[in-house]
Amino acid sequence: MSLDDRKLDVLRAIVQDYVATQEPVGSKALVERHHLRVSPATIRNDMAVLEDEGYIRQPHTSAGRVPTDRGYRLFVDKLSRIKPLTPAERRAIERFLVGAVDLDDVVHRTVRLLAQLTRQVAVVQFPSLSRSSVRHLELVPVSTTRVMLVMIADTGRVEQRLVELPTPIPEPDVLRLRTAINEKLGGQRLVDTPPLVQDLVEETEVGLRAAMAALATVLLETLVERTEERIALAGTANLTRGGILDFQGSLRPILEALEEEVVLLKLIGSAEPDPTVTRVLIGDENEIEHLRATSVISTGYGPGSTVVGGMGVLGPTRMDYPGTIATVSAVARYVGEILAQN
Amino acid sequence: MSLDDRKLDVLRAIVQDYVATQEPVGSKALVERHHLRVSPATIRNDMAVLEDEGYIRQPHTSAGRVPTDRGYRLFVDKLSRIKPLTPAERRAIERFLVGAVDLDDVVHRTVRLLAQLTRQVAVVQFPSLSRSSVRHLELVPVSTTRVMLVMIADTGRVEQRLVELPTPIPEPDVLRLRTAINEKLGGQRLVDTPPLVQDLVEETEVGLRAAMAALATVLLETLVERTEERIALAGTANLTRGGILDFQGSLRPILEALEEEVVLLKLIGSAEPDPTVTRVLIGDENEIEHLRATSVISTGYGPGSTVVGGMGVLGPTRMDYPGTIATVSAVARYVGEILAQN
DNA sequence: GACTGGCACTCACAAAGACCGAGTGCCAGC
DNA sequence: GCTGGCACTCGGTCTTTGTGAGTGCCAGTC
Repeated sequence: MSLDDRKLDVLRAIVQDYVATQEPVGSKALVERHHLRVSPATIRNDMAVLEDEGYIRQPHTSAGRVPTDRGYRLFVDKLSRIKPLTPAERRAIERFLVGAVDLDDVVHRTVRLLAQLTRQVAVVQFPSLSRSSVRHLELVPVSTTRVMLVMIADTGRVEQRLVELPTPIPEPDVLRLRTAINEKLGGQRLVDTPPLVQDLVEETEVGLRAAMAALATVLLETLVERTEERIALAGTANLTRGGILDFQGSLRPILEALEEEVVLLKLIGSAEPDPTVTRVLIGDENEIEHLRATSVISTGYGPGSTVVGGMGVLGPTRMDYPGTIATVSAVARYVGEILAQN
Repeated sequence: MSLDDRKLDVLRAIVQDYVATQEPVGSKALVERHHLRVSPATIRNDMAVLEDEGYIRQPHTSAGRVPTDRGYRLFVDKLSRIKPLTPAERRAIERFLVGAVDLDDVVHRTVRLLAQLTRQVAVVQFPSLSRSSVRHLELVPVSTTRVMLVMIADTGRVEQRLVELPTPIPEPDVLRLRTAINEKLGGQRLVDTPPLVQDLVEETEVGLRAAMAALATVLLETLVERTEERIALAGTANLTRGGILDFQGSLRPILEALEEEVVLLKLIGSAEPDPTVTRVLIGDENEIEHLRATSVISTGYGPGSTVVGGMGVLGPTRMDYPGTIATVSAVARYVGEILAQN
């Protein structure tokens, strides 16, 4: 049985009312608040159908209806239009993000901004090393057998590692190594570097090859293995809004999950190459068991059309999807512009 | 009226029982569980006195007694002995902290360890720049008018900033600037650098002085103003243990306070020069209004007898003070040893 | 004077019952 | 296909009652 237009209207109205009031919504209240031009009895029939189809359910007999995860999904996919941001929100975004002094600052400001605007928990992944490219590599001699390797990515992120050299190397040679490395790797995307690093060792003059090999090992670690994705989090206090009614009783598992970086990365960092797409995961669509009572809205961001990281918000399934989606998308776009300006 | 020994015993017993059971403790239960060799009626008299003196109170008539903040304070100061760690705990600490690859890793492991051992919220301040000294300063040319300034502190912490130069500077000159800066500032404690930076500009040859001035500005920001103390946090999920009974109802203000770095720094980072001292703030002794229902146990840490940062835990006033104090002290000591090994 | 046993009293909490009303499903009629 | 009417359900709220842990006080004992 397919749903006719009025039934869809009813579902939309139920979702909107429930999100707004956080209370099961009944047929009478629906006709009153939305100008559906039929009687409550008719709505009741429609509701019965929607319930059969699994879009809504009754917490108990003699209560109103509540959307199911499936209902929210239909709502998000078909029944809602992305809410344009208010001018006030736009201004808030701009005001918040201008004046960031460096990359870390941008990320911290962004995560707070997101939490504040959406009134949910916000998560922002620091620009991932693996998706950015090398701006510069620097070798800083610390002693005759130790060199500090500093890598600067085009996103502004900096990584440093200490390298033990097998034999002492005079400073001029260190400079030559540096030049060789920069010529080979400068401007390359990190994902593409491993074979180049390999070449690098082979092309090095014999006398310095051992040293270059040592550097290469660390380089590979830094560039690839140690992806070490950092994450910023804000707005956990928003979990307590609306009592503990959301989240079926306990905040515990959610707070625990939020402390696991791996979990967060899975949520917002998954491979989505297109930064203009905003993903929505509703309730049990979520793969992390303890977050089955939450919805996640996430997107990628980065300068131009590339993606260097993810960001998103997490909240109860009962959330304002159109508004939140709009906010997340807009913030991601602004941050992308800021990154592009460097 | 001064308290005789038995009254102190009674207070100690009340604190212990209440911490263990989280329920108001009555006179009868008290005589049964502790071998006080008197009758419940006697204990009741003692309790009445303790209540008059403000060490305990009754949630309501016909309920047992609960320690007040003042009662906990007396308990901590006079009535408890620091619990020695169990061998299992010692082993846990060692196992957790060996294998840390760099400074960030040490801090992250530490904060998790603390949260896990104490079952409270743990906070660790990253080694503060202002209390450490300069190991090396590096200038990396990014373009002809932009230089990346990288500072490496002796704690292993790295800070970087992008500097706009007023005029293009050829690379060899950048190297000379670098040398000059390093000679002047290398090995200096950060607190001592500001006057040196001043000298630096004056001693620079005229042609480069404008560039050096630009660098100096950023240097000062980096070294001093932007102390930007980073903080690691873990174990927020522990706030939900024991229901919401602790924290008089709402986690909200606590979660909010925990997101304010400034607040956290005030809590654990305050000026305590002696790393062997562990501070205990109980309930309303706390200066942050929203944390009046919590206790904070904190200490400084650092290599040897210097302090480069603070760490601590935060929990309900109803907490195991002797055990928690012991754990925090021990962890801080171990971390200090690890830092000293570099 | 310090401790104790006894006793009347208080009061939060739990269980049981009564009530209310929003909301439902169904059906006959338009 | 929609509507008004109606009997029914049942969670939530409010009241009542009972229970028991715990208290304060007092007279008596060591």
